[in-house]
Amino acid sequence: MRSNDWKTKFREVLTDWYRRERRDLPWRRTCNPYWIWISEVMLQQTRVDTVIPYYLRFTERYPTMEDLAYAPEQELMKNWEGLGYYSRVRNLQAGVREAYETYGEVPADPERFRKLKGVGPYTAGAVMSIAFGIPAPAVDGNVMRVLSRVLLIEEDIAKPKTRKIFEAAVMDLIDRDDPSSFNQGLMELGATVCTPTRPKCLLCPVREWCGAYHEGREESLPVKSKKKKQETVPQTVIAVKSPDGRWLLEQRPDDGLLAGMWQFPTAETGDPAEAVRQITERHRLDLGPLKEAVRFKHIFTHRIWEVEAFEATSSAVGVPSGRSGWFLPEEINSLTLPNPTKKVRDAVIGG
DNA sequence: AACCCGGGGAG
DNA sequence: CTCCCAGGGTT
Repeated sequence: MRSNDWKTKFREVLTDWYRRERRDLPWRRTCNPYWIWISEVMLQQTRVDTVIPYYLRFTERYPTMEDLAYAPEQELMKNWEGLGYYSRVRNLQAGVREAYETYGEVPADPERFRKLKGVGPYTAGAVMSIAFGIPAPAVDGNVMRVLSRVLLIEEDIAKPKTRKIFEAAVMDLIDRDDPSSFNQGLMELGATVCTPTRPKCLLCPVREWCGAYHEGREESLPVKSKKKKQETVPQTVIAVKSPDGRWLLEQRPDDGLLAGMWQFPTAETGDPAEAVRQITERHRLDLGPLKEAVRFKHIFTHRIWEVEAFEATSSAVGVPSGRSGWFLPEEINSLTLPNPTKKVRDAVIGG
């Protein structure tokens, strides 16, 4: 069980385990604070295997803060395309530019770094501890799961204020000689051993000090309330082709869901006839008969799109505006497209 | 505090 | 299907 100085042993065993067993990941081969910052933003709500190719491309394309700070928005979005949460990359660029212009580098100061755009409590703690060895808490979902089990913390981890409890716990436990290995050790443990379901307790280096393991409660922690389920929204897409082989695309509003990204004409209705009315009105078209192209569901965090896509030819080609235009297939690929639009594109044009 | 914002993998 | 994931911004 827990001896009086169990915390000392806990941090020793955890950091030793991490230094020995850690996965070899691209962002663990650098001590460049800016590159580590990029990796932490990409890893927000996104899996390691997904991030790796994006991280490699991004650090090659934007090797210095200056390169990213003044990169063209459209090109930046293109390099983020498919990663999701597109405000992350806009905020990252704003934060990097601010840091570059104010400090000329990533500030090695948690309070200054935390003030930058897109840097929240987690990212601040992660970058400061990993890049500079500053003892700061980096509490993500993994850390809350691991510590809720080790310390038998029963607060609802879905509630915002619960994070502070875990930050205090981390500051009580953290290895001040190696905050980087301590924080990453907690996260690595959560990712590979102390998993949400069926944790591998027999492989766990710290099970000796784990309250949940001793009480056989590892499967019932952490406590997490359910969020309400998403609403379903019908989307009727009409991929409109002109007689000379161009396709009509429209740009989404600059705010909100999939801000600024391009799509085939879309109406929020499950009724094709209503969609035709809205889209012909919006783009001044004269549509031929609809041909069913593809039907699928697209899941967002708080919404589900039920997409039904058709293909049609228009004899009238309307007036292109700043937010819509007629594009050849190869031109479409240079626009920033959300995944649902890519699916429709592949169905009507071919991947 | 509640809500918004993507996408992919596991079971 | 459901749940989860190296979260932050806005209101």
